[in-house]
Amino acid sequence: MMQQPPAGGVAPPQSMAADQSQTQQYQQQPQSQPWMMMQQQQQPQAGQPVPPPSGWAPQPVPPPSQMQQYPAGSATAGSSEIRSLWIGDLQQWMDENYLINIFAHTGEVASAKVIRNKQTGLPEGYGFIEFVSRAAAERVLQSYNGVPMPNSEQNFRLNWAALGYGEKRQDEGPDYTIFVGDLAADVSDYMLQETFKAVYPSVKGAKVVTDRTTGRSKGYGFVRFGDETEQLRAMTEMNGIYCSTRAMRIGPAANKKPVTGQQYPKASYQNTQGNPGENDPNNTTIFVGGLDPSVSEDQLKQIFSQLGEVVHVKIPANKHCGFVQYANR
DNA sequence: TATGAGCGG
Repeated sequence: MMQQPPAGGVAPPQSMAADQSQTQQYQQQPQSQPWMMMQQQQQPQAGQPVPPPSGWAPQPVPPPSQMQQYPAGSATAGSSEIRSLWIGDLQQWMDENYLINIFAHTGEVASAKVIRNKQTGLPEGYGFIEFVSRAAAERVLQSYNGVPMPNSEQNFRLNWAALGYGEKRQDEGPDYTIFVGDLAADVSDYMLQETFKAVYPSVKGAKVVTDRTTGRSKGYGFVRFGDETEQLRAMTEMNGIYCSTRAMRIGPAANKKPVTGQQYPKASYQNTQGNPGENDPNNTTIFVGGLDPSVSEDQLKQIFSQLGEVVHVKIPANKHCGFVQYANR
Protein backbone atom coordinates (compact mmCIF):
# COMPACT_ATOMS: atom_id res chain seq x y z
CA MET A 1 0.00 0.00 0.00
CA MET A 2 1.37 3.27 -0.93
CA GLN A 3 0.78 6.22 1.23
CA GLN A 4 1.67 9.11 -0.89
CA PRO A 5 3.01 12.03 1.08
CA PRO A 6 2.19 15.50 0.01
CA ALA A 7 4.81 15.99 -2.60
CA GLY A 8 4.47 19.68 -2.57
CA GLY A 9 8.16 20.21 -2.35
CA VAL A 10 10.34 21.15 0.51
CA ALA A 11 9.84 24.50 2.06
CA PRO A 12 13.02 26.49 1.91
CA PRO A 13 14.60 26.61 5.33
CA GLN A 14 13.73 30.20 5.84
CA SER A 15 12.69 29.85 9.43
CA MET A 16 16.09 28.49 10.23
CA ALA A 17 17.80 31.45 8.79
CA ALA A 18 15.60 34.23 9.94
CA ASP A 19 18.45 36.65 9.85
CA GLN A 20 18.94 36.02 6.22
CA SER A 21 16.95 38.06 3.82
CA GLN A 22 16.69 35.62 1.02
CA THR A 23 14.02 37.41 -0.82
CA GLN A 24 14.17 38.05 -4.48
CA GLN A 25 16.75 40.66 -5.23
CA TYR A 26 17.64 39.60 -8.70
CA GLN A 27 17.88 43.12 -9.97
CA GLN A 28 20.39 44.16 -7.40
CA GLN A 29 24.05 43.58 -6.92
CA PRO A 30 25.13 42.75 -10.43
CA GLN A 31 28.37 41.37 -9.08
CA SER A 32 26.69 38.72 -7.00
CA GLN A 33 25.93 35.25 -8.25
CA PRO A 34 22.41 33.92 -7.88
CA TRP A 35 23.29 31.49 -5.15
CA MET A 36 24.80 34.33 -3.22
CA MET A 37 21.66 36.35 -3.60
CA MET A 38 19.54 33.58 -2.31
CA GLN A 39 21.67 32.54 0.60
CA GLN A 40 23.81 35.16 2.08
CA GLN A 41 27.00 34.21 3.69
CA GLN A 42 27.09 33.78 7.37
CA GLN A 43 30.46 34.34 8.83
CA PRO A 44 30.99 32.26 11.93
CA GLN A 45 33.50 33.44 14.44
CA ALA A 46 36.73 31.75 13.59
CA GLY A 47 38.45 29.60 16.13
CA GLN A 48 35.41 29.35 18.27
CA PRO A 49 33.70 26.03 18.66
CA VAL A 50 29.99 26.25 18.17
CA PRO A 51 28.45 25.85 21.57
CA PRO A 52 25.53 23.48 21.92
CA PRO A 53 22.39 25.56 22.10
CA SER A 54 20.44 25.22 25.27
CA GLY A 55 17.90 22.51 24.94
CA TRP A 56 20.28 20.27 23.10
CA ALA A 57 22.16 18.43 25.76
CA PRO A 58 25.04 16.31 24.53
CA GLN A 59 23.94 12.74 24.47
CA PRO A 60 26.61 10.20 23.77
CA VAL A 61 23.97 7.51 23.75
CA PRO A 62 20.43 8.62 23.13
CA PRO A 63 17.47 6.67 24.34
CA PRO A 64 16.54 4.21 21.65
CA SER A 65 12.95 5.16 22.07
CA GLN A 66 13.61 8.28 20.11
CA MET A 67 14.41 6.37 17.01
CA GLN A 68 11.51 4.04 17.09
CA GLN A 69 8.99 6.72 16.43
CA TYR A 70 10.30 6.74 12.92
CA PRO A 71 10.74 3.17 11.80
CA ALA A 72 12.80 2.83 8.69
CA GLY A 73 11.17 1.64 5.56
CA SER A 74 7.76 2.51 6.86
CA ALA A 75 6.65 4.21 3.75
CA THR A 76 6.53 3.95 0.02
CA ALA A 77 8.19 1.74 -2.48
CA GLY A 78 9.92 -1.39 -1.34
CA SER A 79 12.26 -0.92 -4.22
CA SER A 80 15.97 -0.61 -3.78
CA GLU A 81 15.99 3.03 -4.73
CA ILE A 82 18.30 5.09 -2.62
CA ARG A 83 16.25 7.45 -0.53
CA SER A 84 18.74 8.20 2.21
CA LEU A 85 21.03 11.14 2.53
CA TRP A 86 24.42 11.15 4.14
CA ILE A 87 24.96 14.13 6.41
CA GLY A 88 28.37 15.22 7.59
CA ASP A 89 30.08 17.77 9.77
CA LEU A 90 27.73 17.04 12.64
CA GLN A 91 28.49 18.51 16.02
CA GLN A 92 28.55 16.27 19.06
CA TRP A 93 25.25 17.53 20.32
CA MET A 94 23.39 16.90 17.07
CA ASP A 95 21.47 13.73 17.73
CA GLU A 96 18.72 11.83 15.92
CA ASN A 97 16.08 14.09 17.37
CA TYR A 98 17.83 17.11 16.02
CA LEU A 99 18.03 15.66 12.54
CA ILE A 100 14.44 14.56 12.55
CA ASN A 101 13.21 17.88 13.81
CA ILE A 102 15.04 19.75 11.11
CA PHE A 103 13.10 18.03 8.38
CA ALA A 104 9.96 17.19 10.30
CA HIS A 105 7.96 19.85 8.54
CA THR A 106 8.41 18.06 5.24
CA GLY A 107 6.48 15.13 6.59
CA GLU A 108 8.73 12.94 4.53
CA VAL A 109 11.39 11.76 6.95
CA ALA A 110 11.37 8.03 7.57
CA SER A 111 14.28 7.74 9.97
CA ALA A 112 17.50 9.31 11.08
CA LYS A 113 20.65 7.90 12.57
CA VAL A 114 23.79 9.41 13.97
CA ILE A 115 26.79 7.12 13.73
CA ARG A 116 28.65 6.65 16.98
CA ASN A 117 31.91 5.05 17.92
CA LYS A 118 31.30 1.55 19.17
CA GLN A 119 33.71 1.91 22.07
CA THR A 120 33.27 5.44 23.26
CA GLY A 121 29.71 6.00 22.16
CA LEU A 122 30.71 9.38 20.86
CA PRO A 123 29.34 10.62 17.55
CA GLU A 124 31.58 10.11 14.55
CA GLY A 125 30.38 13.34 13.01
CA TYR A 126 28.08 11.98 10.36
CA GLY A 127 24.78 10.26 10.00
CA PHE A 128 21.99 9.22 7.69
CA ILE A 129 18.52 10.49 7.07
CA GLU A 130 16.11 8.24 5.28
CA PHE A 131 13.15 9.74 3.50
CA VAL A 132 9.93 8.21 2.29
CA SER A 133 11.03 8.45 -1.30
CA ARG A 134 14.00 9.29 -3.40
CA ALA A 135 12.19 12.36 -4.64
CA ALA A 136 11.73 13.61 -1.10
CA ALA A 137 15.39 13.07 -0.36
CA GLU A 138 16.36 14.86 -3.51
CA ARG A 139 14.22 17.86 -2.63
CA VAL A 140 15.97 18.14 0.70
CA LEU A 141 19.37 17.68 -0.90
CA GLN A 142 18.69 20.47 -3.36
CA SER A 143 17.13 22.84 -0.86
CA TYR A 144 19.27 22.46 2.20
CA ASN A 145 22.74 21.63 1.01
CA GLY A 146 25.11 24.43 1.81
CA VAL A 147 22.68 26.53 3.81
CA PRO A 148 23.18 27.15 7.53
CA MET A 149 22.03 24.48 9.93
CA PRO A 150 19.61 25.55 12.65
CA ASN A 151 21.18 26.43 15.97
CA SER A 152 24.56 26.25 14.35
CA GLU A 153 26.81 28.50 12.37
CA GLN A 154 27.88 25.88 9.93
CA ASN A 155 26.24 24.79 6.73
CA PHE A 156 24.48 21.60 5.86
CA ARG A 157 26.73 19.04 4.28
CA LEU A 158 24.43 16.61 2.55
CA ASN A 159 24.99 13.99 -0.06
CA TRP A 160 23.38 10.84 -1.32
CA ALA A 161 24.00 7.90 0.89
CA ALA A 162 26.30 5.66 -1.09
CA LEU A 163 24.35 2.56 -0.31
CA GLY A 164 20.72 1.72 -0.40
CA TYR A 165 19.32 -0.20 2.50
CA GLY A 166 20.69 -3.72 2.57
CA GLU A 167 22.89 -3.20 -0.41
CA LYS A 168 26.56 -3.77 -0.44
CA ARG A 169 29.15 -1.34 -1.51
CA GLN A 170 30.09 -1.95 -5.07
CA ASP A 171 33.59 -1.39 -6.14
CA GLU A 172 33.35 1.00 -8.99
CA GLY A 173 37.00 0.93 -9.78
CA PRO A 174 39.80 3.32 -9.04
CA ASP A 175 39.41 6.99 -8.39
CA TYR A 176 41.35 9.62 -10.24
CA THR A 177 41.46 12.68 -8.06
CA ILE A 178 42.42 16.25 -8.66
CA PHE A 179 43.09 19.05 -6.25
CA VAL A 180 40.99 22.18 -6.67
CA GLY A 181 42.15 25.33 -4.96
CA ASP A 182 41.08 28.93 -4.70
CA LEU A 183 37.48 28.01 -4.09
CA ALA A 184 35.01 30.67 -3.08
CA ALA A 185 33.71 30.38 0.46
CA ASP A 186 30.22 29.39 -0.60
CA VAL A 187 31.20 26.45 -2.80
CA SER A 188 29.69 23.24 -1.49
CA ASP A 189 30.55 19.65 -2.29
CA TYR A 190 27.53 19.46 -4.51
CA MET A 191 28.29 22.65 -6.37
CA LEU A 192 31.86 21.57 -6.98
CA GLN A 193 30.76 18.16 -8.13
CA GLU A 194 28.13 19.47 -10.52
CA THR A 195 30.48 22.03 -11.97
CA PHE A 196 32.72 19.22 -13.14
CA LYS A 197 30.00 16.71 -13.84
CA ALA A 198 28.44 19.05 -16.34
CA VAL A 199 31.52 18.55 -18.45
CA TYR A 200 32.88 15.18 -17.35
CA PRO A 201 30.36 12.36 -16.91
CA SER A 202 32.75 10.14 -15.01
CA VAL A 203 32.85 12.46 -11.99
CA LYS A 204 32.09 10.39 -8.91
CA GLY A 205 32.11 13.03 -6.24
CA ALA A 206 33.71 16.09 -4.81
CA LYS A 207 34.72 17.26 -1.41
CA VAL A 208 35.37 20.73 -0.14
CA VAL A 209 37.72 20.69 2.81
CA THR A 210 36.33 22.50 5.80
CA ASP A 211 37.51 23.40 9.23
CA ARG A 212 35.87 20.88 11.48
CA THR A 213 35.48 23.38 14.27
CA THR A 214 33.92 26.20 12.37
CA GLY A 215 32.51 24.35 9.41
CA ARG A 216 33.94 26.97 7.12
CA SER A 217 35.52 26.11 3.83
CA LYS A 218 39.29 26.07 3.71
CA GLY A 219 39.11 27.17 0.12
CA TYR A 220 40.18 23.97 -1.52
CA GLY A 221 38.81 20.56 -2.28
CA PHE A 222 39.00 17.44 -4.37
CA VAL A 223 37.13 16.02 -7.32
CA ARG A 224 37.15 12.31 -8.06
CA PHE A 225 36.86 10.93 -11.57
CA GLY A 226 36.21 7.40 -12.68
CA ASP A 227 37.98 7.96 -15.95
CA GLU A 228 41.61 8.93 -16.06
CA THR A 229 41.31 10.61 -19.42
CA GLU A 230 38.68 12.95 -18.10
CA GLN A 231 40.78 13.64 -15.03
CA LEU A 232 43.68 14.66 -17.19
CA ARG A 233 41.49 16.76 -19.43
CA ALA A 234 39.96 18.52 -16.44
CA MET A 235 43.41 19.40 -15.21
CA THR A 236 43.96 21.73 -18.09
CA GLU A 237 40.46 22.50 -19.29
CA MET A 238 39.01 23.50 -15.94
CA ASN A 239 41.97 25.39 -14.62
CA GLY A 240 40.96 29.02 -14.32
CA ILE A 241 37.27 28.22 -14.81
CA TYR A 242 34.86 29.92 -12.46
CA CYS A 243 33.01 28.04 -9.78
CA SER A 244 30.79 30.47 -7.93
CA THR A 245 32.65 33.76 -7.77
CA ARG A 246 36.22 32.66 -8.19
CA ALA A 247 38.44 31.00 -10.74
CA MET A 248 39.54 27.53 -9.71
CA ARG A 249 43.17 26.55 -9.56
CA ILE A 250 43.66 22.90 -10.31
CA GLY A 251 46.52 20.66 -9.46
CA PRO A 252 47.27 16.99 -8.91
CA ALA A 253 46.00 15.39 -5.73
CA ALA A 254 49.00 14.88 -3.50
CA ASN A 255 48.39 11.34 -2.37
CA LYS A 256 46.36 8.29 -3.22
CA LYS A 257 47.57 7.83 -6.72
CA PRO A 258 45.46 5.00 -8.12
CA VAL A 259 47.84 4.38 -10.97
CA THR A 260 51.51 3.71 -10.70
CA GLY A 261 54.13 6.05 -11.92
CA GLN A 262 53.50 9.12 -14.00
CA GLN A 263 53.71 12.00 -11.62
CA TYR A 264 52.46 15.16 -13.13
CA PRO A 265 54.73 18.18 -12.97
CA LYS A 266 52.90 21.24 -11.79
CA ALA A 267 54.10 23.32 -14.68
CA SER A 268 51.97 21.34 -17.07
CA TYR A 269 48.81 22.57 -15.41
CA GLN A 270 49.32 26.19 -16.06
CA ASN A 271 46.51 27.37 -18.24
CA THR A 272 48.16 28.55 -21.34
CA GLN A 273 45.00 30.13 -22.70
CA GLY A 274 45.91 28.51 -25.96
CA ASN A 275 44.27 26.10 -28.33
CA PRO A 276 40.76 27.19 -29.20
CA GLY A 277 38.16 24.73 -30.38
CA GLU A 278 35.60 22.59 -28.67
CA ASN A 279 37.88 22.22 -25.71
CA ASP A 280 38.68 25.87 -25.63
CA PRO A 281 40.02 26.52 -22.15
CA ASN A 282 38.44 29.93 -22.35
CA ASN A 283 35.02 28.38 -22.43
CA THR A 284 33.40 28.52 -19.03
CA THR A 285 30.41 26.66 -17.76
CA ILE A 286 29.23 27.71 -14.36
CA PHE A 287 27.05 25.68 -12.05
CA VAL A 288 24.30 27.66 -10.38
CA GLY A 289 22.92 26.13 -7.23
CA GLY A 290 20.06 26.97 -4.89
CA LEU A 291 17.85 28.37 -7.60
CA ASP A 292 14.29 29.25 -6.82
CA PRO A 293 11.97 27.18 -9.03
CA SER A 294 10.50 30.34 -10.42
CA VAL A 295 13.75 31.41 -12.01
CA SER A 296 13.74 30.97 -15.76
CA GLU A 297 16.62 30.35 -18.10
CA ASP A 298 16.05 33.77 -19.59
CA GLN A 299 16.32 35.42 -16.19
CA LEU A 300 19.45 33.49 -15.47
CA LYS A 301 20.90 34.57 -18.76
CA GLN A 302 20.10 38.19 -18.04
CA ILE A 303 21.76 38.07 -14.66
CA PHE A 304 24.90 36.41 -15.90
CA SER A 305 25.15 38.45 -19.04
CA GLN A 306 26.26 41.31 -16.86
CA LEU A 307 29.50 39.48 -16.35
CA GLY A 308 30.22 38.46 -19.91
CA GLU A 309 28.87 36.96 -23.08
CA VAL A 310 26.58 34.07 -22.21
CA VAL A 311 26.24 31.55 -24.99
CA HIS A 312 24.03 28.98 -23.31
CA VAL A 313 21.85 28.57 -20.23
CA LYS A 314 20.29 25.33 -19.08
CA ILE A 315 18.03 24.63 -16.12
CA PRO A 316 17.27 20.91 -15.91
CA ALA A 317 13.66 20.06 -15.18
CA ASN A 318 12.76 19.70 -11.52
CA LYS A 319 16.15 20.83 -10.39
CA HIS A 320 17.13 23.77 -8.30
CA CYS A 321 20.23 24.40 -10.27
CA GLY A 322 21.37 25.39 -13.70
CA PHE A 323 24.34 25.85 -15.94
CA VAL A 324 25.56 29.00 -17.58
CA GLN A 325 28.11 28.86 -20.30
CA TYR A 326 30.16 31.87 -21.21
CA ALA A 327 31.86 32.33 -24.54
CA ASN A 328 34.94 33.43 -22.70
CA ARG A 329 35.89 35.65 -19.86
C1' DT B 1 45.97 30.59 0.77
C1' DA B 2 46.18 25.23 -0.39
C1' DT B 3 46.59 18.50 -0.42
C1' DG B 4 40.54 15.56 3.18
C1' DA B 5 39.54 11.38 5.05
C1' DG B 6 33.14 11.01 4.45
C1' DC B 7 28.89 5.70 4.43
C1' DG B 8 25.51 2.38 9.28
C1' DG B 9 21.83 -0.79 10.52
